[in-house]
Amino acid sequence: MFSLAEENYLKAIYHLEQDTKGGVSTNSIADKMDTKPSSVTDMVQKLADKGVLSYKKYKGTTLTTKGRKTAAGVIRKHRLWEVFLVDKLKFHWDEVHEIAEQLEHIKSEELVNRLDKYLGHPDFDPHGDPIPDKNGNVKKTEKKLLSELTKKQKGVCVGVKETSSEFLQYLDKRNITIGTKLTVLGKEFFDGSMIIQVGRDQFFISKKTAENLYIQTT
Amino acid sequence: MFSLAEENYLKAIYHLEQDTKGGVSTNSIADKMDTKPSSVTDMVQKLADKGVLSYKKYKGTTLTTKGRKTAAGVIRKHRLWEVFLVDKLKFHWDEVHEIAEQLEHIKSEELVNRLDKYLGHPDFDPHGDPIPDKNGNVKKTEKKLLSELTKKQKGVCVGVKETSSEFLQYLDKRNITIGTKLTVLGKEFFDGSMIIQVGRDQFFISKKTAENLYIQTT
DNA sequence: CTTCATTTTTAGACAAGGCTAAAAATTAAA
DNA sequence: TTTAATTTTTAGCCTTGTCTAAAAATGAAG
Ligand SMILES: [Mn+2]
Ligand SMILES: [Mn+2]
Ligand SMILES: [Mn+2]
Ligand SMILES: [Mn+2]
Repeated sequence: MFSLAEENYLKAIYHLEQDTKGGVSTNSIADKMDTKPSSVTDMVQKLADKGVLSYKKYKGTTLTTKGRKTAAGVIRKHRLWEVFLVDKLKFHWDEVHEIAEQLEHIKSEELVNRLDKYLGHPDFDPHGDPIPDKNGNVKKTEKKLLSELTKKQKGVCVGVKETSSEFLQYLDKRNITIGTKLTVLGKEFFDGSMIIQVGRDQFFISKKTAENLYIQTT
Repeated sequence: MFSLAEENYLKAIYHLEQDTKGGVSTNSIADKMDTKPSSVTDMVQKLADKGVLSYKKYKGTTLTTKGRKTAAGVIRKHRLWEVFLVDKLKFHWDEVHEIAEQLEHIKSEELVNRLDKYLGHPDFDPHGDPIPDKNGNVKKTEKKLLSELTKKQKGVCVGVKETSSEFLQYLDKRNITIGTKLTVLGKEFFDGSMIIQVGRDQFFISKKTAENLYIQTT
């Protein structure tokens, strides 16, 4: 039905739509996919013909219901495979993304269903991201960026925005992972840095770090 | 290193080399890959440039050590994934080949190693085919086609040559699977058909079937 | 040793996806 | 509102892997 390249475009546009009001711009897609705007224009026109997105020259693009569902299907597979890699094969959470980028394109409805069952129908992947259901629906949870919290607020880490190895390994060093409880002890107005408490430890967190940790306040 | 198409060519040539004396012909590759001879010539020339096979115009091709090792690596992945699908995801042995055709191209050394370990370092896939080790070595076992056996010989089914769904489902109906013990009760000279005993049942087996079952005589 | 069928290779074309350079629209600035 | 900067599209080219049609080599038969 859809080629590997097409699936990657749909996935990128799906993610971009999340934090964009209105259509997704050609350049933003090119940025995210690490490709050239001219290539994006070509592909977007092809995908419009296929009915998975709507496109008007010079205005952005928007996924159709069909497009959104297709993208969600790919993301579902990506996240299920990540769970498999971490839970079953004992990969570390910073090692699985690249492999899942490949596995997400394996075509077999039956495989996905069995994998889902085998993993115990997980709701979240190893980075705290929700796994879409068979119909492409994602139940979104209440979560804020750590940077949005104020002094004395408590919460539990439920996800990461950045998923680079460097960032995840940095979190490991600080013993922060999905499920970690923490408290904001102080916040520096000047540079957005914070002092947080994790278990018995307290330490300094840069603004950048705080902007990449999702917290559910408690 | 190698594209999906290249890997598939290497795999096909590897298999063809098994039952061919001398080089593998262009047409035989085209047949196996369901493609045109002209396409094969193109690809084979490219692969020769890459040093994975030797090729002289109008003579067949032969894999180099490097080519054989690469092919074995792909086959190793194919068979490990088949074991995963059957042992862990409870697929039936006639359902896994197509999916493994996709999974065999996933590129990650680490993934293969962990999968191998997770599966308990299996020696054979669900169809009785040996799984090459990390270095591409296959330890070959003594096995004959059922059609080579003569009256009164006993043996155990250790593999299938054909792996089509139809054939495997036919075997299921007869309660024949890897590990099944059987005895040749009679063999018809005229058409190569046989009467065999499996457990308490005895039944008729066509020549075609007998030529697609591997037996280890006991 | 010719001749003819078969096998294999070459030549030329095409679709998918990508890129560069240049043109056209849009948006921001003056 | 005219100009300038930015964004987006178009035009043309490239690579991979495929195909068809035609040419060339090989091998079998007479
Ligand atoms: Mn990921
Ligand atoms: Mn993830
Ligand atoms: Mn198989
Ligand atoms: Mn197999």
